[in-house]
Amino acid sequence: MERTFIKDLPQKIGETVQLKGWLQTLRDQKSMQFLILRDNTGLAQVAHWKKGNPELAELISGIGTESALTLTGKVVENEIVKLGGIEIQLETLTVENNAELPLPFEPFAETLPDMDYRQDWRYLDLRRERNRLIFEVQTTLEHAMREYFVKHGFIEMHSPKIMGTPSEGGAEVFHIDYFERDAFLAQSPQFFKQMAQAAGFEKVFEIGPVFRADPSFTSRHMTEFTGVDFEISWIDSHEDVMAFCENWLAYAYTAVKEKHGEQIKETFDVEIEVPQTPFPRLTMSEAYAILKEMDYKLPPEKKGDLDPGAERALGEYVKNTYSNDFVFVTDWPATVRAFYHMRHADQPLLTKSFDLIGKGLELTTGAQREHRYEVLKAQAIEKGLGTELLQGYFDYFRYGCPPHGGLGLGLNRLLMVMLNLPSIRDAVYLFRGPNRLEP
RNA sequence: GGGGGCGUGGUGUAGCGGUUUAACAUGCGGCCCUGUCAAGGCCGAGAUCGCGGGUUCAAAUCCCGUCGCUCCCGCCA
Repeated sequence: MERTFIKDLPQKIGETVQLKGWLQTLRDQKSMQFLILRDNTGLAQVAHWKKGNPELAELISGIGTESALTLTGKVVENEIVKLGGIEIQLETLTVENNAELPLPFEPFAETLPDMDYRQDWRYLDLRRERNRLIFEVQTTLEHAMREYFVKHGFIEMHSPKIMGTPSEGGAEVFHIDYFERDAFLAQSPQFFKQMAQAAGFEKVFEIGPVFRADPSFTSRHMTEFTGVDFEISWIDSHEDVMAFCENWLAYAYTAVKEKHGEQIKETFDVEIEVPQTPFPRLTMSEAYAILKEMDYKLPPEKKGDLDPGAERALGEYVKNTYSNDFVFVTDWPATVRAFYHMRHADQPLLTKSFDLIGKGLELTTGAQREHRYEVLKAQAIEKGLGTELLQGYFDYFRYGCPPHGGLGLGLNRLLMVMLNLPSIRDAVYLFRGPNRLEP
């Protein structure tokens, strides 16, 4: 018999159907048993008259909530039933996998254990519709992003995550044993996507894992997360990168709104709004002027930079002023940016770079890259980086590398912002942090 | 790496110096119940109050240390 989904039961009145799902609740009474079955499309009541099949009744009495069941029964209309006025008169039942009792926690209880404990039993936590929705949204979001890239002639790349030298020379890389030598986990595909520019690919993107050995204990950091990176050639400035970015995000938001807008509203009480393009742009100096006006005081050591509080303040400002959740902050001082960010020809202390802030959270860093061999090398030296380790990277710029730029975006952070999730642990299938390697 | 908060039955909480043989909810077990539906009723099991030390006549309750979790800052996406 073919499987019927619970949402389709109203079309099956009078028929015998097969349902597959989990036991949400068992109400075991003297003469009747009621099983509430859950599949990914809804809940249905299954009724069993004990005297009609005492053996089956005994079997049912022994199954635990959350067990995986296959059952068959006749679909009947019954006004008394509060669950849609429909019930299944049970005929056969197979316990595919019984759930031991008691459960580590009840996924559908009103009060839930804290996040850390739920991580231990993540698969139970993920049975909640709310959590499945997050990953359905992620699927749509990622698919739309990829679709937009492909429509615009991008090549999708999969760069190595194991590297012989740290990708950006930073300290926060993971070391791993690699046969007789040391290796590192990629902090970003930055150098590889730039190599693709030298290769003449012109437009590339990559969606893949990135690793950061930061001992960060916040609601928005992970040691492994999904990075969405792209890089494009023959640009005139970082403006070209921002322009692509905002249209790309608006496209992705549109796809999510169309497919999940209603359910997101119901579940998270969040109205998905496709952001207005172009996004507001603030230069760093404009941002500082606004912060001053808002009376937000940056710590003195943050000179030329923004701290998370300043990002939240700017997020609030653009929401109030432009009704936009997004804002590009541009033209950051070279002192706080990576050596490979290109600087303005007429203002050598400022980079042609930007951050994208969404609802006050840093989502993206991007820039036009420095593609001139000598300038790039000089900037690395100026930052005090060892040029020997970077020589392989510098070599990308020796034989005809076009001007280019791009960005990296945290997919999980975008999900967080999109759905107003309180923690990045909600926006990732399995969290990886300084103290979390399981499951 | 720095700072704050929290750690009580399986889970979520209450209690915050003596009236606590540690309470409540939920879950679990048993019994009862003309079809329940956030089911209901009765009974029961389950906690040396994270761990170690100290103060005190008396500590879940105060102090110190330690571990764990969590949030903020740093770092970033």
